[in-house]
Amino acid sequence: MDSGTGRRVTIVDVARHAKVSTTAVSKVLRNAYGTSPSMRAKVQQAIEELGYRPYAAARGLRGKTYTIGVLLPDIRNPFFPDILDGIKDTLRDTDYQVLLGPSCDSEKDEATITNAMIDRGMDGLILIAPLLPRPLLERLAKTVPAVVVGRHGHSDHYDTVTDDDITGAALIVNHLADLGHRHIAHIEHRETDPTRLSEMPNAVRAEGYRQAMRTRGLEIDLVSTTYTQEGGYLGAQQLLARPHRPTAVFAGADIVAMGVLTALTEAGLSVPGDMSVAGYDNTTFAALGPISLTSVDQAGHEIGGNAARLLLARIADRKRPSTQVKLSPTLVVRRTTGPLPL
Amino acid sequence: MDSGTGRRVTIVDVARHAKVSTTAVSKVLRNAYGTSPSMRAKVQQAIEELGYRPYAAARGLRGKTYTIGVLLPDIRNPFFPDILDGIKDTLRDTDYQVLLGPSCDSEKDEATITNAMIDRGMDGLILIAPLLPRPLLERLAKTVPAVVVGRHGHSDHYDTVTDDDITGAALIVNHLADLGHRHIAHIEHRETDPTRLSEMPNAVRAEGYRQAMRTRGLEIDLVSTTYTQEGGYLGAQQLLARPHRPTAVFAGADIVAMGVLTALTEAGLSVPGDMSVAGYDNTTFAALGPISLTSVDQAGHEIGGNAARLLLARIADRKRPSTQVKLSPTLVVRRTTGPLPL
DNA sequence: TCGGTTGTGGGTAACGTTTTACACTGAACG
DNA sequence: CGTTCAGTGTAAAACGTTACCCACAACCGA
Repeated sequence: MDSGTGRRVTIVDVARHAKVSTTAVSKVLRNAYGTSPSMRAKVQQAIEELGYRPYAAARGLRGKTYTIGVLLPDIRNPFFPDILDGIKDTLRDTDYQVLLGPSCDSEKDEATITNAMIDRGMDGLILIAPLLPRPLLERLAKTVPAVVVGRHGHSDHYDTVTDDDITGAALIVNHLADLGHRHIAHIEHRETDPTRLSEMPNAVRAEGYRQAMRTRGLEIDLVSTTYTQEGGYLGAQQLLARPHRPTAVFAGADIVAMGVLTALTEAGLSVPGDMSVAGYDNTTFAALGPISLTSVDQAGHEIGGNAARLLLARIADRKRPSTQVKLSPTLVVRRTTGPLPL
Repeated sequence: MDSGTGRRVTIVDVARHAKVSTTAVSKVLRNAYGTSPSMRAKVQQAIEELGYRPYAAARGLRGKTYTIGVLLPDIRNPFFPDILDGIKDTLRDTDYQVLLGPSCDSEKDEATITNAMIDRGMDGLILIAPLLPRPLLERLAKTVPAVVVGRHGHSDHYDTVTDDDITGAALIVNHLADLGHRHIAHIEHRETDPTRLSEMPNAVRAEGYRQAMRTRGLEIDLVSTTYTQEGGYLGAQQLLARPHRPTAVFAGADIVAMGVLTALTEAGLSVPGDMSVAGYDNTTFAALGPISLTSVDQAGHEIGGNAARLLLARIADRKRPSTQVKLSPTLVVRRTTGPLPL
């Protein structure tokens, strides 16, 4: 508790104050082998009295900074805070601190920020639905322990945590089909990159939609835009312009569903009277009274918790075989979906 | 571009490769005085060829890490990303990198995270609507350059960026009064701490509400809950239970307004037919079609930009007199407010 | 008594960067 | 022909921490 400005109190100050060596202090800090209870007590007290906190930057120079970096693709997407909470809760009782990168909207941004994190000596990285091409992810993971969240596909160098998007899409399709809908459209996020096409959640959801529709013997109606509100708005307009309109729309993300709802409101259509709408992610605002959006819940908290746990394990042992965790989504029915209009 | 694992390439490697001293490399990196064009060229090329990036942790030990920490009180509040964008845009062309603390919901969390940031050698901190008591903020600002956003009140040690919450509240009150409303209730975030009572935006908004109501000769009707969706829900229930119901509700934040809308929907009341509702912050979802919430826009992007600018100035000169920037809010009228019902 | 072990503690060399101080050149100046 | 001076470069000492290695004492079993 230094009051005011002045130099930082260092391990040397503590050592002098406790009348031991800096080595001793360091050992106590890391509760390493070779410290007697009496010495520990002395050092603890000195630390207390001086209000000493180790300087992470200096520690970094020797290997560990006790910092974990989290990369969010889009801080505006209300699904990510759930993941973050899971990460935080798991890390709460460890010495690790979490720091977030500012949201990055491009591959280039992402590379810049991950590099910045590595340069700052972070002990491990959690990448949430990263855009980086596969080979770069692999290379990254060779440099620093990493866990990739939300992106399907196996790697030997990083662990992954995903939610079963195939099943999730099926949940929605079956729910709508059970309500009697035959013409169910899907608005997806356009994907061109070939590896991303098989790995990104959006692409997998679209594939799940296709499979479920085929299983049900229904005709596929796919619109490609983006996972944004605007994407939903434009997608809905496209659908409304069709000679043969769908009776239900499955938006690939809640934020997309919001755009759809906006477009329907403008067109004077009622939901679910004229058209059913479903989203994906069960974000906080899906539950809001005036919206009350049917959606798929991904258990973000658990996703984050698993990611943190895997990362800690990998930091402890970089050679351990890579693990894939796959969680199951659940359907949350609310008021935007209803029986087929007559 | 090292392919694969292997040691980091350091300034020593660059020096050896360019056949100069490490000092020379360092000078080029920081474009310091005392480098000939020919040497610069040699060094640049070596850096290029080896794919060298300075190790921020090591730099930290010598003073600067080129890292700026941002503390968000609540990552779920959709207003903060706007501020963040402003910060990012201002810092884009500098050598600084932004890192965010995970959202913190208590004073203790906040202290932990700011300490963690200081321990990691951050060059400056931007604190967004921090909860920390004034003396701790002052002490913090003596340790590290800091800018406080959203919190009113002057300090000699840190700069501040605020939006004029008094005026903002008046915008709403006047808008509603102009529509004919006489009984306008306000849902505020309960505040007990005395310094926070004068400094926190929520408290100032409540004060602005009081002033504007008095000016208009209207009676004050204040409900104290929290700035959360639940707070809005509970506040609305309280208001609905009154014998003499208000005809308009001014919620202190958009998220609160969402709770209000939920409660009204449940009670079978129409908006704005039966009751007008207004929020504050003009968050992204206020604009969403099905919600279309009247709100006050705070120009978050500009707020962030100013904060970053001030911080850079303070990092450059820690002794400079502290600056207070105050921005003006604007009213955004949407569909949740309307004329007094008959 | 001896060698070996175990429990404690410290000395010191890194880690990668910046910064201070200084050495060496020529050239310009009187 | 000394003296100053700007320009160009380097050596070496920090910065705060950890990890390796060694020293010392006490105890053990043979």
